[in-house]
Amino acid sequence: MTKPQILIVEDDRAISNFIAATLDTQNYQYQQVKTGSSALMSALSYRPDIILLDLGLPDMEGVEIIQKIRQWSNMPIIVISARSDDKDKVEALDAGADDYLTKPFSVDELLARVRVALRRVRYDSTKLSSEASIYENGQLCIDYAAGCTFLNGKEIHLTPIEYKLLCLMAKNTGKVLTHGYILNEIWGNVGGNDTPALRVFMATLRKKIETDTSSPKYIQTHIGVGYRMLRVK
Amino acid sequence: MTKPQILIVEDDRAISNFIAATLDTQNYQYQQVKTGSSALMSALSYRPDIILLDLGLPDMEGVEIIQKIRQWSNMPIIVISARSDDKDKVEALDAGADDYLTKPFSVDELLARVRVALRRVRYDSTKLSSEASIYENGQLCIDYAAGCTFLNGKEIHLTPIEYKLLCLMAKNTGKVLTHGYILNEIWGNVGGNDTPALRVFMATLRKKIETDTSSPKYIQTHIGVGYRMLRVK
DNA sequence: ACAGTGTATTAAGATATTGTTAAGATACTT
DNA sequence: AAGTATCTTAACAATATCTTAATACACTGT
Repeated sequence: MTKPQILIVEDDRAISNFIAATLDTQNYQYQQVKTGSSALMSALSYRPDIILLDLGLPDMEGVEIIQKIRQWSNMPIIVISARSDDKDKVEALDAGADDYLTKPFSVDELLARVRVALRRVRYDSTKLSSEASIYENGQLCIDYAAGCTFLNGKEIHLTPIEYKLLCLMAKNTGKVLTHGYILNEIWGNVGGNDTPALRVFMATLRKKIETDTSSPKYIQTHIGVGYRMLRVK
Repeated sequence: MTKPQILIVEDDRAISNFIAATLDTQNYQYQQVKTGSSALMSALSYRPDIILLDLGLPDMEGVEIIQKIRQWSNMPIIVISARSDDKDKVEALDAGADDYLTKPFSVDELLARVRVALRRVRYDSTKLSSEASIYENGQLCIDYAAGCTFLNGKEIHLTPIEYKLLCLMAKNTGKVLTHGYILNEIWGNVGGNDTPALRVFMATLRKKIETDTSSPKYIQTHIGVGYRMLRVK
């Protein structure tokens, strides 16, 4: 999976660098800008996954920046501001911000809230049926567009049927899929009731994605019924 | 557009009512619960748009609740907690919470953050409208579509026959079902009069869903006739 | 209190379902 | 055509579930 791209909008050089250093520790990539107008430019050209936005920039009102971006994008915007007044918070959030942190903020909290936003981006991207759709669940990751699967960031090789099976389960995360349904979806079988075959594929698939096949994290079996993909922490 | 549905999870009655009153001013609809287990139940059956979750409930760790819900749903969870420690925040956010407010909180900020979450739900709701058919009775909950059963919000494992039996009783809540009828429905038996077997299954089923098997809340015995599922609480 | 009826519980053996492995068949690539 | 990867099939092992039967319990009426 590609590294998260984050846009830091902050006119105070010290704070900006501090945030940058913090993101460095997580191996995130970022771009730093100091003004509202350059923030809008970068949001457009750099296409970050997240924007960390300081209010109180010299050239533009924070709310204005948020509104401008919201005209064409839903990317997460986390406001970082010295103003702790309710009115400011409400204004920013209602303008379209996703979160609001007041300075001084805790590094850990910032990172946690960044992760929340990233989670959302990842989740959203799976729903836009167009290209670049990615499924992420726990340590497991599927790039539908590229047809690749990753576990713990490392690519794992799946055979065509294994991949189809995994995608089918992934696209129905949380739901129990019956043997019959799965067989239909994968082999297009009409009468063919080849459940044993499904079992061996499930076994080989599990061997590739589960750390402990005897108590699977991802794909759970429902005896007498079928299988279910669970959402994993 | 339908009114937003919000689940308030808070054991302090005063605060719970305060939040409820706040939501009233916005014409939001809500449900109030006081425990972790009822929160899980309501999340399942009430299907709120948002959950407002107090940590520090009497019966369950807040993080545990978040994780359980996240196994099958991405609904926004806003944590409202008295703990302002970084560690608590990070833990909750990483477990899957979307936002974290510390008490005492400002009403305006709460509402603003609720609006943020609602915005997201509205945006998401393009695909997610898969209405599940769900049975709820007291602490018991059946998701027919998924084929899963929950007690106190926690999933419990039922064998195929146990599940069939429970569904049969549930779908006829309030009615007495004779042994013969049940045997027919489950085994399709015509002459087979294997009431002892039914008793065994009823015993194992009760052991799984009743807190006190010697005085069952859910499934009542009618001597000489059969069984009846009662509506609870 | 006693027998008698109906029910609950328990445990062990039988059966069914699922997981695993491996060898042969098929399809693909070079 | 050889070699690799993938699929299919079948046999077996490991579980989970069901059945059965024996025992314990609760209630009823005499």
